[in-house]
Amino acid sequence: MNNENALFNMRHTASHVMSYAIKMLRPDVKMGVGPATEMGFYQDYDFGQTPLSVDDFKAIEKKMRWIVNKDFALQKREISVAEAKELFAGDPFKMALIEGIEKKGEACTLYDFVDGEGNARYTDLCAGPHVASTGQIGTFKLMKVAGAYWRGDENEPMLTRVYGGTFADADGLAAHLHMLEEAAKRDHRKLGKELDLYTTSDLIGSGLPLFTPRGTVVRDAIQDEIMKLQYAHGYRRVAIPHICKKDLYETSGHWQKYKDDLFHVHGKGDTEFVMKPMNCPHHTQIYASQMRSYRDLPIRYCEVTACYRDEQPGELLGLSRVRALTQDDGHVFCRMGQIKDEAAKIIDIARAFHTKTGMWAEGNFEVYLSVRDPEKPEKYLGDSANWDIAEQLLEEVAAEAGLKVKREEGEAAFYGPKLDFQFADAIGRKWQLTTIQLDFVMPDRFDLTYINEAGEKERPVMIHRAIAGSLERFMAVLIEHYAGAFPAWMAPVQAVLLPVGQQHDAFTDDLQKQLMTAGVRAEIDVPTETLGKRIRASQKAKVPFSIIIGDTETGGGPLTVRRYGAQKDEQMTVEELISALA
RNA sequence: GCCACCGUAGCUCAGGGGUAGAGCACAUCCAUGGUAAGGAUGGGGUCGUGGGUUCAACUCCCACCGGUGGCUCCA
Repeated sequence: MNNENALFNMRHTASHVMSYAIKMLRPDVKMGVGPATEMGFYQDYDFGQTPLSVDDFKAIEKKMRWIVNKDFALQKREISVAEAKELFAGDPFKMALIEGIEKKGEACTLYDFVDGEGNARYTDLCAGPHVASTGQIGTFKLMKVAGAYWRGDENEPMLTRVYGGTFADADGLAAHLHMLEEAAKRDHRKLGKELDLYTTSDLIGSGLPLFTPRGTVVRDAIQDEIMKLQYAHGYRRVAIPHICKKDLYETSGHWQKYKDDLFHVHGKGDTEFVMKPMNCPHHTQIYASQMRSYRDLPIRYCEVTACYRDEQPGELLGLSRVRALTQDDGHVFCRMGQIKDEAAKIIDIARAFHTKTGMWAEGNFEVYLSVRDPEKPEKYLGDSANWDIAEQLLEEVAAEAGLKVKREEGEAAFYGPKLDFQFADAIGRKWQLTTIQLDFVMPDRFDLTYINEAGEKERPVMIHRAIAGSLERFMAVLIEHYAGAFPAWMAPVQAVLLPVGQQHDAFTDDLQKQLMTAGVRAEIDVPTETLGKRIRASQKAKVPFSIIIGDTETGGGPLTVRRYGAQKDEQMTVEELISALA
């Protein structure tokens, strides 16, 4: 048995130890399932009328330690389905599991916790495997309770899921708790407040973040970078209103499926409007406003614009899941033969952008090619031959860009294949940021055409693409990636000027003007507090450069500069400082 | 939406059936200071909202609003 299996068994056994402990404290509890997880284990329970809370953990852990110290042996035995049904008659979830075993025609296995005298103290239905005795489960800790549906189905009853962690020893537990603490320190919701990047208001509503001046600098820096790269690749900016008639989505085919997730708007008349949840249908209407020639293609539109989706409150999360999200959206209308070039351009933009933001250089991303499910070709709309070509082209273009791609069969949207880039944040959560999606359907729905070389109408292919995804979510990822200490080019404040005393104010004002003229975001922290306190404040605000101005500097010496997090100062001229910030 | 927990000053939090506290932040004054918290004084809260129980509710109960964690792992 290898280490991984041993660990798995240890965790699985721990879930049974917890169940025995909970059974002692709450004899009426009904049991759901309880597997091992990456960090430990969980077990689902039905506590009936008296719910369990984290306040009960102490008592449960105490019982668990008693069970561990008794070092009960785990003994496996096999019984018939009939015997099992009799034994677990009072527990509807166990009965459901036993019926499942019966259908598969297998025998039931039990595990007994056996004491020194050979008596079974606790018995549970379980396929195993387990460690030999309860003394071997290592260091454990109950972590949290959560709701979970029986069999993961929201139509089934809600059970209480108790999570625990198991570790080889106390050091392992301490390391895990430390990791959680570190992740919590980087949480963008905490840093967003501490660094004054965004806020929310009960009067405005949940999932509707407000960006402060500091946060807006970061947003604009991201947006400007994307726009600069896109412009160089032939994209042109468009602007559209944020509401439209529902007719647009009836034509696109989104209405039936998404109307409950939209914000509906009513004006004076009977016309029904909605807040736009996406931009592609709008962009098709710009394309459709003129007769297009094959010579005009590809046509590339882009914009950074807000979309509105009525997410369920429980789905909202800081900046990561919001109800008003700002997309860096873009659409390309092109011919089949141009797909490869266009996809290559988008990959170029994504590579340049994510290299600059530091996400790409870290190499912490994966690329997925979502293609049709070969078993169910009827699920997909559009010409099958075009699908074959497009899937092939995307695969080629990714390979030529040097990307390692994971092929995901059956993950394509019904309207076309796609290439997704997933980046991992500080605590390992994966976020899809860049996406390239081909669409054979929407051009059809909106009857988009161009005139080909022979003077005939032809249907363009549409490419939907985003580089950062949504600015909100991307900011959340960046805040956590940098733990709030942004690189200078996107830092809300790039330099804080700290005059030692009031006699240095005039020099400091001049320096600020000089820096601001050079495009540096420089602020002055006036000497109403001690220098030590002001340095502390600038470091806590994670400002890239703190510049100390005293007699030495006003007397003609170089600037004294402390970089964020540095222990020592550097000497640099104004010009050197400006170029360090460029 | 569902389950659990939480909601007290701008922020982080303590408290508890008899109408409230700390630290930070803020303001004023003193200190004019050279590298991660100088000192003193002061302002600031219908204890999320609405209802109920009670002589009395910020505290207990209910509903609502908001926040956090979870709702993929199959005996």
